[in-house]
Amino acid sequence: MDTHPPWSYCRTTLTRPYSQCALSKRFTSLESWMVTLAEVAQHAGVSASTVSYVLSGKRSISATTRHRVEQSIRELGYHPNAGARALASSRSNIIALMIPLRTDMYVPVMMEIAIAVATTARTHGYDVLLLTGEEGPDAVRRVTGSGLADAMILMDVELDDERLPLLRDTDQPSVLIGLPADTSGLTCVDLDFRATGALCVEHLAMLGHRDIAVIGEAPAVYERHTGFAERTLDGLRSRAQELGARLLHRPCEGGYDAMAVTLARIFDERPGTTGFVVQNESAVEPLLALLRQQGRAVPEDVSVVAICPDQVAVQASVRLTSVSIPAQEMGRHAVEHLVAKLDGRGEDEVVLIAPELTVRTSSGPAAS
Amino acid sequence: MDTHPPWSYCRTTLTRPYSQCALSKRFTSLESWMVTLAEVAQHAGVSASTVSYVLSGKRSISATTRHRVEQSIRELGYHPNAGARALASSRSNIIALMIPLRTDMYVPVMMEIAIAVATTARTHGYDVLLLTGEEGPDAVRRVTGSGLADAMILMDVELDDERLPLLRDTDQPSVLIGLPADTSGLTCVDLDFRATGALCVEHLAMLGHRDIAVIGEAPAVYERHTGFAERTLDGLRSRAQELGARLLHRPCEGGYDAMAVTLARIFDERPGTTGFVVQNESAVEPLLALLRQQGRAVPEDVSVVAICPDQVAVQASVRLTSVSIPAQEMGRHAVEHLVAKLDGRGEDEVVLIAPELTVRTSSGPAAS
DNA sequence: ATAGGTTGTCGAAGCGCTTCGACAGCGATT
DNA sequence: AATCGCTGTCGAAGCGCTTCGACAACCTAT
Repeated sequence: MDTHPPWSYCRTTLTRPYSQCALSKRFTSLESWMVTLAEVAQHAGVSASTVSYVLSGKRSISATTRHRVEQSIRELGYHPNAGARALASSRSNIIALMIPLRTDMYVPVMMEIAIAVATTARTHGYDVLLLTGEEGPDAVRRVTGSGLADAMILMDVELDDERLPLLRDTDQPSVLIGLPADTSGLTCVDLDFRATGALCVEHLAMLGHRDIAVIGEAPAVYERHTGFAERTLDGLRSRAQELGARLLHRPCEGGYDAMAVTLARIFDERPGTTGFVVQNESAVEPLLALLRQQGRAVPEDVSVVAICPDQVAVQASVRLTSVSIPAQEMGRHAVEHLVAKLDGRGEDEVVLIAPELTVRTSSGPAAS
Repeated sequence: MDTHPPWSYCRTTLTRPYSQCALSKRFTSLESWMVTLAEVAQHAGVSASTVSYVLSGKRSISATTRHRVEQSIRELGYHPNAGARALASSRSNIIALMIPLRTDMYVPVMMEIAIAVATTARTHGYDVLLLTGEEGPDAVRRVTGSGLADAMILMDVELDDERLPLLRDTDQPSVLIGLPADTSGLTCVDLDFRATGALCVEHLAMLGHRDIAVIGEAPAVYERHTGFAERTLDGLRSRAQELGARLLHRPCEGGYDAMAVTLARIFDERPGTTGFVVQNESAVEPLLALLRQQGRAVPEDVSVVAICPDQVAVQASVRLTSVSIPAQEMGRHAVEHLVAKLDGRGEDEVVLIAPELTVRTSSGPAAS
């Protein structure tokens, strides 16, 4: 052990009454050495505020000074301390992302959104805090109350979500991915599921299909009043009516066994069914397998349209005609809206992304 | 507009030279009112430090005082300011989680790990910061340098990962999910993929299968030197040799078309193949469909063992015999190790979770 | 009664940063 | 030559919290 008095370790001549012990602590403790603004300032021979202004660009700084400071920052490997910055500026530069706990649906989509949110946030200088739905409304309180995050993004919003009043109350910007019943005072981003439903029916109807079955999400999803499922159904039904097609909607858990039961019931009730719309990813492959097994060829005998990420549509055993879920776009849009709001731009708005149907090889003209 | 002088808005009698304008600002700005420690202290009639000690429990406080303070906290809806706390204590109470950018493998597993990490972290009072691999090693520097997080968890670690030297250098605790080539000075958690491979072969060999085909991950995964793929293969091969089984390993992109090609080649080369080990989730269902299509019954003619999450194994068109990937356990373990380290307990260690094989209906005795 | 040890509370300093007002220095304007 | 406005820089205060040392008040052994 070293017996030098602690102050002999001082690297700087700054007067820091407390920090002499702090300094010596740094060499023995587990904390790695942190370079501070003041040290950069000293190294560059300027004041701390100057360094701060170089960093933030909030005041003009001469080119020479700026370069000197930047040089020092690089040499010392300086990184501003996040806590101090947050305290002084009351901005954490963090966006909270609240994802649902359950993994019963849309896992790849959620992941894609999360990744899009994280990468987009970084390009704007923000980090992302991951919250699970578990805490419920308390998480909203905690985050807004503690200044942990500057803004939040909520996924898997239910029609009458209990977190909404809190969001309306706070002045912290937020974006919902999904569409609640009452959107007043809120910003939402979602696929236009109503138009999606309409588009699917339209595609099948135009191909001459009159009896169309809809394989929906698991019953739990409808019970939970997740808006998108109901809106899709709404779009499907109204367009079907307009076009004179008969629609049969059946929720389905997904998986092979559940799909088998559901499919049997469908053909039982409507033997002439030739068109399928599938909204549940985990029912897609089982459906195709079962149809094949029953000797119904896709797309010769029956047509299938899926609502799913492109990756699923392409990797399936039949390349699926599908409306894709624009996960990346939603994530990116949500972040960009928040950043705009944090910069004082941007208004509350509801953005419904127009669906796009890609025709692949799972749909074709109805046999006549 | 109100014309009262700003100080008439003062809710408290604290002497806060600056805060009079701060106070008036609060009523006009977008920031929602934030309750501070000092206000709680005043409301409870104690000093700020007392409130702090009530919160942290680091000094004994009389029951009466504690209750009074807790009451005030509740009444005022106080939440400690995260930035201030981080600054003063040099602890952010945040754990960084670095997830891979690519979505070419294991998406559900990653999601499950992320959720397990987030919920476990919360039970220990930590929040989770989501980083994507995009930034690469810089993210490590940024996070450790800025004190944004107290610790980090890295997923998708490659055998010779460029982030590792940085982790060894820093004194910030970290856990890898995955196993690099050199684990010295690091803590890692992973499924014992070597044992997993061995277990799969063993199961098939015991059932009498002599010709076993392995449907591996996409070629890119092997090229990237992700440890788990190679370790699995290693386990498969050595156990196969011990038990005198013939092994044929073929990487596979996943999806129906790629699987069809791969399968054709396998039967071409080893027509007598009766056992399959599948490591690529997105190849599972295509494989089953193709086998069915070729008139090979599972498990009567061929047996299939998968390495995948239980959910996939159960939802497949045949209930799959499988070794499950303990995503939750890994996530939970990683967090708990970090928390232990942050509390001054805990050592570097490599934890390999023992694989468990669940027999379902996709495997049975080889036809003789 | 006194010394010694607890226990519970307070005051003050400081964490590293941002930001405001002050002002020196300078060229441009009268 | 005196004045005005810039531009670039600095000093100081404060963000809300933690933590350390100080110290009353009490309790126990002498």
